[in-house]
Amino acid sequence: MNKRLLPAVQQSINPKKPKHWSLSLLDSMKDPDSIVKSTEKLVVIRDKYPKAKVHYLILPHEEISSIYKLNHSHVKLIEDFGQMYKKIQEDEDYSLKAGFHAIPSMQRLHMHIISTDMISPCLKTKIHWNSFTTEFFLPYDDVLRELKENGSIQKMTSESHKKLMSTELQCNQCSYKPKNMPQLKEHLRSHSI
DNA sequence: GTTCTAGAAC
DNA sequence: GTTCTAGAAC
Repeated sequence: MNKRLLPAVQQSINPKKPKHWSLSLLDSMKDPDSIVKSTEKLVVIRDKYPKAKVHYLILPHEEISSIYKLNHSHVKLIEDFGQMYKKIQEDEDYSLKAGFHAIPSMQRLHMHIISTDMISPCLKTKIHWNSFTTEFFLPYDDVLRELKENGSIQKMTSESHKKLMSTELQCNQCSYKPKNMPQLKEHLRSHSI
């Protein structure tokens, strides 16, 4: 069996299959199974690989690829993100935080709404952890403030990115410093009892 | 972003 | 020998 033939076969069966993984949020935005809430300007979807008990994404219908494409004209849109975040929190029992990844992997601007327990089988790597628990995670309020003050978001350097991703593991709820990911995940369970 | 897996770490 | 991490993916 020639495995090189398989992608072509899959493509012909499903022509709408995205060309690249980084575009897959665009499909999720249209998938009724993923959509939690939808308004004229925004869509809320469940993250396909949640990193906590609650993990949603808020995205605009407008074709904005990332926070680095934002300008002063988008202040109202980002304020709408905040209103939606507020509504979601009102409906949830878990305490949620909202923010953007400094260097996102997926196209289409998206804000993470994630509970602080960080208990999920999809949370596997140090990069996952540091993406939500270090300064790589840009809190909603900070992004809105920067956009209002500067009319744009300052790009994080790749040096800062590298440094933050290699930050030693540190519990987000206490001073515990686990040796590895399995130890961290075991520890997190003790906070949720 | 995930999956897979070689080889480092234990 | 097993667990765990980190880099390639054509």
